[in-house]
Amino acid sequence: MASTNIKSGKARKAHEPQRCNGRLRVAAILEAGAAVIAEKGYEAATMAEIAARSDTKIGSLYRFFPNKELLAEAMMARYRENIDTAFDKIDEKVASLSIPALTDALFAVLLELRRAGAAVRLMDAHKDWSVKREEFRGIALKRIAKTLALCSPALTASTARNMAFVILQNMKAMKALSSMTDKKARSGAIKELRGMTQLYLENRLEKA
Amino acid sequence: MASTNIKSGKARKAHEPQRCNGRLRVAAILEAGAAVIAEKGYEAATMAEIAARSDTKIGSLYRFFPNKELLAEAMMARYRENIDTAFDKIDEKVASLSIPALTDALFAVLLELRRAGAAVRLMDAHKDWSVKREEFRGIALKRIAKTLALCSPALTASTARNMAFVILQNMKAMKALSSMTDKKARSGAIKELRGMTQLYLENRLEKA
Amino acid sequence: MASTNIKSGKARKAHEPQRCNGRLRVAAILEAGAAVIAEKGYEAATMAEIAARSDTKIGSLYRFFPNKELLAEAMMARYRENIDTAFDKIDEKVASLSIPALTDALFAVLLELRRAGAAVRLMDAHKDWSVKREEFRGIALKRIAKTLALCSPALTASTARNMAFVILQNMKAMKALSSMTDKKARSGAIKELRGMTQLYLENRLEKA
Amino acid sequence: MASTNIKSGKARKAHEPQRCNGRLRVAAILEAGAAVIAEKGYEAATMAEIAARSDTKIGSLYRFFPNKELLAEAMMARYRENIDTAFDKIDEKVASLSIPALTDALFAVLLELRRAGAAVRLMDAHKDWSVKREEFRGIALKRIAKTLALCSPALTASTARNMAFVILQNMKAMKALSSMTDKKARSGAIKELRGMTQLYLENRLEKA
DNA sequence: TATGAATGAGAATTCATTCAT
DNA sequence: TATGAATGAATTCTCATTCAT
Repeated sequence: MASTNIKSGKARKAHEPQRCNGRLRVAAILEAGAAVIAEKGYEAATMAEIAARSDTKIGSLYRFFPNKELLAEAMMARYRENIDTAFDKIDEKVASLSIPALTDALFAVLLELRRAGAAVRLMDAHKDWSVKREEFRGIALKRIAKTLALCSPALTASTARNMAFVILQNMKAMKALSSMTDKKARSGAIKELRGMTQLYLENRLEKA
Repeated sequence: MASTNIKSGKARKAHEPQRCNGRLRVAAILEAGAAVIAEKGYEAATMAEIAARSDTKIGSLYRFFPNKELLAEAMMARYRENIDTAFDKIDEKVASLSIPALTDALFAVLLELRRAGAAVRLMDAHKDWSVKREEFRGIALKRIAKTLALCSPALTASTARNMAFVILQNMKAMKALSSMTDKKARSGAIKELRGMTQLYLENRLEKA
Repeated sequence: MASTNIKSGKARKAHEPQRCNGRLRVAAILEAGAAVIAEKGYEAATMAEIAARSDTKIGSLYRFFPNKELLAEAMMARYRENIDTAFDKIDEKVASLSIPALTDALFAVLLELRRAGAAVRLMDAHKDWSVKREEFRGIALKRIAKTLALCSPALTASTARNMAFVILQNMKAMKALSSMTDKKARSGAIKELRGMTQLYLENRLEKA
Repeated sequence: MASTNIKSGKARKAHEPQRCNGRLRVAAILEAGAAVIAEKGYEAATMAEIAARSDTKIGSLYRFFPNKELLAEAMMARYRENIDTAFDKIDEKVASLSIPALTDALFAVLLELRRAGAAVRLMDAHKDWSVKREEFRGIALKRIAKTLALCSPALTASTARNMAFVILQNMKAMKALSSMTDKKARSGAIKELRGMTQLYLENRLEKA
């Protein structure tokens, strides 16, 4: 499987639909793509299944997303926007947020993001991937770091960034945990994860 | 799947080599397989590349591991053993271990395990996979829970198990972090992760 | 042997072509497949050769017939239909048929059936095969038995069925004989076979 | 699958064992080979399975039979001998045999021949095969024709040969029928087949 | 523009056969 | 001589992507 089949010079871009119908279609494809990738991972997800689940014909799918990678990129781009708005909201009221509330807010970012499962899978993959995907991780880290800095202005930029790594891990873990099937184990584990994160934030932010 | 080439239900098993040379070969294949899977993930890893990297001819590879899944299983089985011995060692001296030492010991399990990157990737995949792989996660969780229980006997079985989820996540995160390329970011992030874990363990174990 | 390629239980079906061209393609594939299987048998026939002979690219072949077994099934299904219509025709006029005419009519069923050679080879293979193939033999037997019963209503159901076995053997033998290369030997042998069959039918049907 | 992998000039022959042990081994291999081929056909039968079933190591198997085709040839040669002795016995007493007795005697040739199932499968295969296999059919036909001629000396050589085709078909049919699983259907069908053959022989031989 | 048939490189897997030990 | 590991061409099957209609 040629992981990166991006043909030579053709710097293709995901087609942007002019008509309203097109937007819906794109949304459906993105949704379906996210679902399939979340379930099976990028490699095992097939364009055919994504087309089928979004009730789109394969030809149309390729009209909007000239290749699989570009579809993944578009997904990431959309997540990025969502992440941005989510953090914007947090940042607005961050001053007034208690640590537990901050923790919940952070977890909510991924939790409430439809299909963030795909984002998590995509984030943890290769290095030799398209810049766009790698970018996503970077954006997420920056936004987390920024929020932390807002909480506690004394934080060094590098410390905030380092903490962001940890927080991002926890957010991803929370997402993963939240899709566990065993209900009891899930809620117990979630409580622990939340507890740990609060503990950590309290400890690191109060100093500031 | 062939989807389908589904010949008769030959429940094949990974072939155990008779001759010394065979053992070396198997080890080389496992090593290469782990490397390739750690890099690209299970789906994107090809048997051909694993063969090439282990300097094995494709036919020989299949002699030892009749299919890709069985190769993954064998890898997991080996990890499982390593995990077991690692935890056995920790458990021996767990009483005398300070929390920071315990934290380091836990992280060391995956960190010192060659190619644990593959294990982590394999662990986070589908549910409809071979039991063996799923088993691995279960084993890891049990061993962590057991160690935690040894540290603080008052811990409920279920609490220990819930904590184990969190600790396993941190162990995986540590493994992931340790393969980051940016040195500064890496060491800083690692410090934070370790810090958080210690904090968490101190808080949850001292009560006991 | 894809022991294994046993992907998720995708119960694939032979794809039915929407466009006219597709129908032609399918027909060509079936034709080529029948020819190759008739020549070499199921196992020795390769999908690549079938593709080449039907001037189809391998990918297209698999589009219509997701695997070799399904191709065989489709062939059998088509034979089955042909068999059915052929027997329907015989049954219509069976009352007015002399034994020699009946004999010829029966032989004609396989003889006039294009590529029945493949059917014969497919029929005589394993038991652990797809139901569809096994079915075919059953259908043929039933139809023969039915025709015999029509000829001589006094025949027990079980006797008719037993006779059907014998007649089917003779039909297959006739098909085999008809593809012999040595002309003289062929026509002589065919005469004997026809003679034997007539003799048999006269003997068994006149009693009734 | 290279159907005829017989490498270039090397006109290899099946190795004839010097020691007694070797003879037993060869017999075991032939037996196992016949069983496997009878079950699955020539193509699907694997040398590995034949080795395993005859409790022979693959290396040893190849010592005795340098390739698969030669193994098949050896099997056919052995059948040929058996056929010869069987017919010699029949021919001795043929003058005194009633038609029913002759019929039974003919059927007995294949029926009593261990693993004749393999012979039948081998006989019905390609034309482009090794001469040896094709030969077998010829031998069988000749012997049957000879026996028929003995029964009724007035028979033309060519008539006898033509009849032989039919008789051979019936013998093969009998062999096939005798391995049916459904007991009732089997015995009924066998009775019909025997009946037909007797009828045929009576009709064709009494004239003479 | 929408559709789905066509393409073919590439992946998994098998097995006859060889040969070093 | 006996063994079983090694070999690699051949085979089945998949799927991203293109393009004629």
